[in-house]
Amino acid sequence: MIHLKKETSRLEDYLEAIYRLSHDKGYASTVDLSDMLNVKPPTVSGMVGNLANKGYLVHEPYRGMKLTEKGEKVARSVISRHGIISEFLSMIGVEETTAHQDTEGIEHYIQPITVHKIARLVEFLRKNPKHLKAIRDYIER
Amino acid sequence: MIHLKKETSRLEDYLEAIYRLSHDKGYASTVDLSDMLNVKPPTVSGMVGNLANKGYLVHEPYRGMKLTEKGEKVARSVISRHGIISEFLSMIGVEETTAHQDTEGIEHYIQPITVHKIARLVEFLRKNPKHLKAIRDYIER
DNA sequence: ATTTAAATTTAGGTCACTCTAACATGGTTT
DNA sequence: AAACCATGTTAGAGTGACCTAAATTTAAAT
Repeated sequence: MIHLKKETSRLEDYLEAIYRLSHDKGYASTVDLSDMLNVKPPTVSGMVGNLANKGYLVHEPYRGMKLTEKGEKVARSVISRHGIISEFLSMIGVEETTAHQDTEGIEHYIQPITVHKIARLVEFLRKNPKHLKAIRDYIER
Repeated sequence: MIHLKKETSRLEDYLEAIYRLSHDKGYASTVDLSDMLNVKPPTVSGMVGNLANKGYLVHEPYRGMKLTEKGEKVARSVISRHGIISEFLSMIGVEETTAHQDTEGIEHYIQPITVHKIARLVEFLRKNPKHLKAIRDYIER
């Protein structure tokens, strides 16, 4: 039985961070990642090596790293999930920083089909502000 | 700085399973837990010892185990979260087994305040079937 | 061109959770 | 009562993700 290697949630976190940093400031340094993910630099070195082995990025030690197509694809998927969940939580009135933490926590554990349903829900509520208002009023009452 | 020991998500899983088994069939055996949590019996032994050390249950080797007040409290909280998330996913049309898996995945990573908002949302939709129907129609369209 | 400082990697260790193999216990059967 | 078998535990090892301390490499400053 074929078994596709699934990236762990932690590796997804690294890919997401690398993607964001690369797009925001052109590159991702070890220290940047260390700060963003709240781990020490040696941990980043290790994980980056790991991701490189698995083909998610190329890494020239002391020089820099770059996501491969494969890595970018995973990162984009994680970021998309992130945005959807985050917007949903915001809609139901979860405060910014809480929403942020919870999104980080759960974004790796929801299957695509579920994300899709939540995306549709969010879409519906965006298009139907009256429904959204009714919901929000009830929640906050 | 005081730092309250937080149980890991895995320990929460064990507490939840023990609680359910105890209530469903009067007791929780090592093998029951092993089956329910998809781990081998020795792993259960270890974790149960761990939970006992931390005061979540009392364990008489070869005889049985029983949650303490502390353990019951955590278990009830996890189970409550579980029910809320599960009902929410079901409402937005996530199919049974998917919902089940996703719930297990995320239930440990959502803060109480967020759970509360979702609970209110679920409550609202239960009380307002027309809203629920509008949402479901849109999602499934 | 050296020295210094910052960034990065290597080396070695810890912790939580898992496994297999081997052993212990206690209820059931003859 | 002895042997048997299911259940449970101990021993020992492995993995992923983390850490600190000690190199190493690169870039900057004198």
